[in-house]
Amino acid sequence: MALRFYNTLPGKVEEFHPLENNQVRMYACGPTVYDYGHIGNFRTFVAIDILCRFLRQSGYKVRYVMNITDVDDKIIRNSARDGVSVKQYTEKYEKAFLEDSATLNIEQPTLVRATDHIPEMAEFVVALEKKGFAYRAEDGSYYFRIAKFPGYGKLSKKDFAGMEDGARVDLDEYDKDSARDFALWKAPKPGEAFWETPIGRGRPGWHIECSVMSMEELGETFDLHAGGEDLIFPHHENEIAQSEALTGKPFAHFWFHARFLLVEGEKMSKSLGNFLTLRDLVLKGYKPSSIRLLLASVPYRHQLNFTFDGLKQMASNVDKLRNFQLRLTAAQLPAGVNGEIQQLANEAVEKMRSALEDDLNTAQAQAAILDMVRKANAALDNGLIKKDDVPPLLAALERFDDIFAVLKDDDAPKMKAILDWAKAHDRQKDISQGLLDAVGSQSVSDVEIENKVAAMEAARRARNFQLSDAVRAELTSAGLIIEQTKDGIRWRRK
RNA sequence: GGCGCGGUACCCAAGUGGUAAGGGAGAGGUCUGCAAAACCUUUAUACGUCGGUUCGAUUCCGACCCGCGCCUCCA
Repeated sequence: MALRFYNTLPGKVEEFHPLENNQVRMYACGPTVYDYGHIGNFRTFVAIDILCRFLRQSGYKVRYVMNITDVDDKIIRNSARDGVSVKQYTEKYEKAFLEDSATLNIEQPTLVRATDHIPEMAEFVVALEKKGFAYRAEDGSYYFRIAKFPGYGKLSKKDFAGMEDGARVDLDEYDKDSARDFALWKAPKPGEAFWETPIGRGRPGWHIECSVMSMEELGETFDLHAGGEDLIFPHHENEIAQSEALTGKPFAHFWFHARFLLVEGEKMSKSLGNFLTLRDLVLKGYKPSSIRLLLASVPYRHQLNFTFDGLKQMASNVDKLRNFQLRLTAAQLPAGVNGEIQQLANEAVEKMRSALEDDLNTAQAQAAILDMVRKANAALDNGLIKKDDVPPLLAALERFDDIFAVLKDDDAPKMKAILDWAKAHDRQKDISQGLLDAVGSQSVSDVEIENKVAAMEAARRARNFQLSDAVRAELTSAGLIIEQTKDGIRWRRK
């Protein structure tokens, strides 16, 4: 079996094969850096991250490029409002985006920025104009002539032939040939930021950056183009039109789109007051690993209902996995091997693989590993696991984590960073007790903890339970979890 | 209006033409100085409603109800 996933272009699930045997070239539409990223943005980027990780796990070499849109109307407006340059304005949010992505263990792709490619965009417009696909309007803007590109609408399945122009013409755009024609290049209005280019002053239209940068990085035809579902139209439709008009070749072969999420059953929007950034969630005390697992655990084509209850559930799942890993590595086991356990691990790996190959069914993959963990825990309780059974079980866990990336327990330092950010940005009022608890143990060093734990254990062995419990209480209130097991004391940060 | 997606237990959420993964929560239990962790048992005669196809449908078809998305730069 090979990976199958939904390709928006033909509108069905297809087997994925790259153009060049083992090499995948993929491009994702990244964020417009005008504000802090919200949880919906990250649903998309986690979905694409999972796709990329699974392609690598399946043996492909992946060249993954993502753009940063660092110029658009909103950015120009907001930077002017704040009295800073476009660059100054976007740098802050780009940095935040990269930090947030790292917080969610999203692997960083090769990044390309729109403002670093302005000359190439101007050239692109010139080339389109030569071919008759672009025209200049009176104000110096350039538009793409949709009527000249017969395939227009093939991605979004829209039939523009029968549509009448006129109903929704923007007053600013009276000099377009057709209302549907989209801007390749925008002439500046008075006071607006602009770039000086051979086609005049102005700024790029929204879509052109992706055509220019993806082809520059990946070639005129590449394997995979990804983004949020809202980008299907008009963004990706327009990218296809521009790119294929210019090259006469197919642009991207596979189109991958992640669905929007809901927050507590409702569309996320500022007016509903359920607009959540990653930082908001961490300030409320939720862990990055819980957030990532929740974003990852509903298949990308399903509407994910993002809830606080779901976040708590995911925290349990993460703990279950981490506890199992700790238990397995710490366990003192008899030598030998139990064939059934080997088989259990192999089956889990196989189930995860086939689930992910089937349109990236992350829910099933997660179920497979949790099922294995439950059975292996039971076997551990019953003394049925031998020393040589440990590596395959750990390997299955790692195979899961190659994709889901939640096992490593580094939530506390990540949350600490966001706590510090909040303090520095006048958001003290949003800092929850939960966050303080989660971060609390960061102020205690491992050595200090080890010493306390040893003291507690000594007291316990001396059957001085009063002292032992007192030390436990102290550690607990410092944000630590202490567990006594038959293999010794185990502690971790909350 | 056009195109598309979904409605599964208390909650989240997979899935299949032959009678429902996984997780959470609840209840009971095992283990345990305490506390955890872990495990076991238990919680859908039933998969929005009504028809149809079929030996048999939650799974296919049709209608309807409800929710959601895109259709002017929101991931």
